[in-house]
Formats: sequence, structure tokens, C-alpha cells
Amino acid sequence: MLINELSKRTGITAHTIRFYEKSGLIKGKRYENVKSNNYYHYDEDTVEKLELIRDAKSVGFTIHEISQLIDAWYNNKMTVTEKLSILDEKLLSIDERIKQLKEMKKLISHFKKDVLTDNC
Amino acid sequence: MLINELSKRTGITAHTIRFYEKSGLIKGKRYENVKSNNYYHYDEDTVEKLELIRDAKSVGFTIHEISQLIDAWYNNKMTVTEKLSILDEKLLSIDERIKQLKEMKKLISHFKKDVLTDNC
DNA sequence: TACAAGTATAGACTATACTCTAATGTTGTT
DNA sequence: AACAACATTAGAGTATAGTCTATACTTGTA
Repeated sequence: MLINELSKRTGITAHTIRFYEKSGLIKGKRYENVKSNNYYHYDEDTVEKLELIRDAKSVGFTIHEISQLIDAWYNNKMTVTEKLSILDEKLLSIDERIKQLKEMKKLISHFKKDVLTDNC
Repeated sequence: MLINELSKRTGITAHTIRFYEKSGLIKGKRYENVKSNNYYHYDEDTVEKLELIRDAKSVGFTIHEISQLIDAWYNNKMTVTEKLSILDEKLLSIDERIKQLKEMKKLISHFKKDVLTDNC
């Protein structure tokens, strides 16, 4: 599929998809037998990758971290041990974030209590 | 206290503190009776605010969101209802983030399973 | 008093992550 | 053939959040 279809299927603009391509997150293919243009062609895996990018971004992962995740998912040059090491590291960082968010919840709940007691 | 002490107590550089001052997150006071300089003086509340800024930043809040939090905490011009509305909104967004993080954990655990089954 | 250390300001610079524009070429439809 | 729609590239611009430099003035210490 060409970039326009990929964009429609993922809801990510062609501009941003090209930015991800330049950043190395996804890889389109150019067919050698087509000489008239140099259009990129994308497969179903790329749709999945873009969905992962969107989800991972929404929880605060950087492009660099997402790039590591995609490698752990698709890169055939990495060993199982390397992949697991990256995935475990990400799981730990997620747990840390959840912990911090829960602390922030407590703090904000304290604010609420203060607001209610100081003003009523 | 002057900026250097504030910096030492919070671990935030003077540069960054001045950036927060410019961004409206904190407010130093200048004493009119001192004519020889125009140094900013900070109080204990500012220390607390900077600690809040650091914590809130670590969970991914933007300067703008933190500014709202500080208003809900310290601004005397806001009504109780307005403050509670902001705090409740932040609590909801935190819950949403925790939910997304848990989904991401599930996804990464799936990756782990795939890595283990595909390669052993 | 000399001089190091502290303070303020403007503005330049960096990094991340886009977002957009312009120029140019290709493809598809009528 | 004409023309809209699509594709690529380079490079400029934007927003966020700092980070650093240069200049200049003030304060504290030997």
C-alpha cells in the first residue's frame, strides 16, 4: 500500500509517517522493477508498527524508546536475550511511572482536602 | 532566600528556576526598601512549588498543566469550585494514563511471549 | 581595596517531535 | 491532452522545555 492508504488506515498524516520513516521507525519498500517512480510501499506490519507508535507515544515513550521496542519486536539481528532485556527494561520503567502517577494522585487528593477545609 | 539557596535546596539550577519564573510558575519578591539591587527573594512556598513542579514533570505533566495545579493550590482569586474542577480533571487524566500504561504492559508482555516462542 | 562569588537580563542555542511549504515529478480520470 | 490527485525531497517553521553565553552590576571575603 502507498503512503496515502497507510495514512488513512492509521489516522497518522503522510507528513508524520515520512518523519517516522526518516527517524527509522518504519521502512517502506521501493520496487526495483518499477522505474518510473520511487514511491514507498508499506505492508501490514507497518500498520501494526504505527499503531504501536501511537500507543507508546500516548504513554510518554520517546521516539528512541519506541525504536527500541520495534527492534525488540521485529529485528531479526537481535538475540532473544537482547530482546528480552529491552522488553524487561520497558516493563520496569512502566511500573515506575505507574508508581509515580499513584503518588501524584495522593498529592492531588491532599490538595483537594486542603481546598475543601480551608474554604468552607 | 535568594536564587542560589533555592537552587541548592531544590536541586534545580538557577537558570531553570529563572525559566520557571518567566513562565509564571513561581513568583519571587523584590523588596522596595532595597535600592542597591533588584534581586528576587523566595519563600518556603516556592520550595514546595518547585518540588511539585519536579514531581509533576516526572509523570509527564506539561508546564501549562503544572501551572493550573499551582493555581488550584495557591491562587486566592479562584473559587473552591474552580479549584476542585481542575484537581478532579487532573485526577481523571492520571487514571487515564495509568490505564494506558497497564495496556502497554500487557502489549509488551505479549511481545515477550512471542520472542520466547518464536525463537526457542 | 582587590577579587571571587552571586545576581539579572537578553538573547542564542539545543533537543524532541512534529508540521508545513515549495518545487518537482507521477498517476489516474475525463 | 488536460488536470486533479498523489508522491518525494529538502528545508523552513513551530512548540515545548530547557540550557548556556555574554554582559553588567552587586555583594561578601581575604
